[in-house]
Amino acid sequence: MAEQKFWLIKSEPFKYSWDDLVAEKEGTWDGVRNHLAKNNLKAMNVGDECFFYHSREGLEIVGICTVSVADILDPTDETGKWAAVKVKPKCKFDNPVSLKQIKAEPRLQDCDLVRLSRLSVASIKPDEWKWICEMAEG
DNA sequence: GCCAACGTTGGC
DNA sequence: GCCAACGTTGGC
Repeated sequence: MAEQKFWLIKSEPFKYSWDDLVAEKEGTWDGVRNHLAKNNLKAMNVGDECFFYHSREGLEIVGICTVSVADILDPTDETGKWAAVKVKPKCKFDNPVSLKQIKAEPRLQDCDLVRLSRLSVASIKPDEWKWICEMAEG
């Protein structure tokens, strides 16, 4: 088993929300059309944990999901060039962590979510993961 | 709805 | 291979 890594995946809630994922039990996280995001996707392993972030609406991390299937082909992509993963919901945050809170936290100024706001799959350092989890617990 | 940031495309 | 134009994303 490879070392566990941490990620943040973004989804627009009106397109595919946390509740949709919970309802389905397992969701395919596809539609990535960005090379850096694709590289991150391909670096995911089964068992890695991901923050689930609502973009455009909500603007907060709403919960944690676990990678259940790694490195599959994006079913929405005809060219076969793009990657996807499957994820399962793990837990929902009691207190969702908003982008505002993250930007207000000096230790998180350096994270991919702040620096590369348009990246839909960002990697999270273990420290950053821990801090955000602490914020979610209130 | 606006605008900034970024990626992609296409002309040269 | 460079760079301007354009499209898309996402925060505000």
